[in-house]
Amino acid sequence: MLRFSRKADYGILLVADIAHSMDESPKGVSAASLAKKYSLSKSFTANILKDLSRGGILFSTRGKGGGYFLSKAPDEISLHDVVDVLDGGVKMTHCTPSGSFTSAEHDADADSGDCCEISETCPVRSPLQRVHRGIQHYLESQTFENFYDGSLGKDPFQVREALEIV
Amino acid sequence: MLRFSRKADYGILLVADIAHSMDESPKGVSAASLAKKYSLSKSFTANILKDLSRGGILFSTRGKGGGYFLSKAPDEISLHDVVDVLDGGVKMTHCTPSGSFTSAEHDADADSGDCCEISETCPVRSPLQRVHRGIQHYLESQTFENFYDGSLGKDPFQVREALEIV
DNA sequence: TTAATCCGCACTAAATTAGTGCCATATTCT
DNA sequence: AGAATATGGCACTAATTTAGTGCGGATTAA
Ligand code: SF4
Ligand code: SF4
Repeated sequence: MLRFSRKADYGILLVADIAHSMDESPKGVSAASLAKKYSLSKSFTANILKDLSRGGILFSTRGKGGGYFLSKAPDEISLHDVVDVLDGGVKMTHCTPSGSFTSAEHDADADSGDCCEISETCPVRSPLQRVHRGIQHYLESQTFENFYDGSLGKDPFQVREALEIV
Repeated sequence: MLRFSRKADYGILLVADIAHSMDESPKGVSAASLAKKYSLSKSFTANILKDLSRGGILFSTRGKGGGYFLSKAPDEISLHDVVDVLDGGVKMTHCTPSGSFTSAEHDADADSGDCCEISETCPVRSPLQRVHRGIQHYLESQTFENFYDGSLGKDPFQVREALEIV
């Protein structure tokens, strides 16, 4: 099934929330408060935030009153960045060379790129690379500017109806 | 890591090959010949083809001289169709309702759609649904018309250079 | 009848994802 | 100084998914 991992999914949620919070007040957001707000396990939440921090998407301050902040403007952070850090990047085919810079950790398969033995003669390799780039660019185009749906939490039915989610 | 499974990846290759073969002669293509042509395991290849057949993308004839055919014109079959059958579809988030029709088999989680407890109040749900639809539509737009790179196998270097794959 | 070919299912192994926990370190407040 | 609040790093286990194999049965053409 083609999907974001939960880590990436929640990571997007957390980044979006922090972006939204910083919009209202320039205070850091703690892992504990986010976990509580979204009913997530504290350790899982903390892990995701730590990864995002190591990946350069967030930065943090410790101690009382500390927490996480965006390290760039919301429109400078894309879904691709988050997926890259939390999910090991986008590599639609198995012969896709390690793109962009794909933060360490997941780079165990950095063996020159092609893991598929038939890549030299594969007749769909280049069409699929085009598809790979299409998806990658699409995710890069989706930034955290206006990614937080502030209208939710007010009147779920009305909102969902307006968005045609039914 | 966001990627096609090997099954989907090879499935795309196989469908593309069959589309290309039917273009040249209207004969069926056997699992054995495809496995040999691409140095794949016969049983794995056969399994993928069987799934594609059950999923309505291919149809088959048995017995000597039999094999697989496309069941629609190449431009009527999209990558999304293949991914749907072989990979259980595209559901970028965990709260994505079962889209299109997502062929049985993988439909174990058909419990009304949302598997994420916070979906009612999630502020990124609808933006992410939009992303989901973006990717889904993109894959639907990629059909098997001209998806077979016939120029490969002739002069790998020249071809790859032309396609800017380096 | 024999050989080619798909069909359906059941099974195992490997890899990835998901999730937890502990202790160290930094910062702030009293 | 000491307590309370936070993140940082690491190591670990469990659950799920992907990957891949195998066999006996049905169908068809020569
Ligand atoms: S070479 Fe062809 S089959 Fe192998 S991974 Fe690349 S695209 Fe897929
Ligand atoms: S509700 Fe929000 S967090 Fe949960 S799966 Fe949907 S988008 Fe992701």
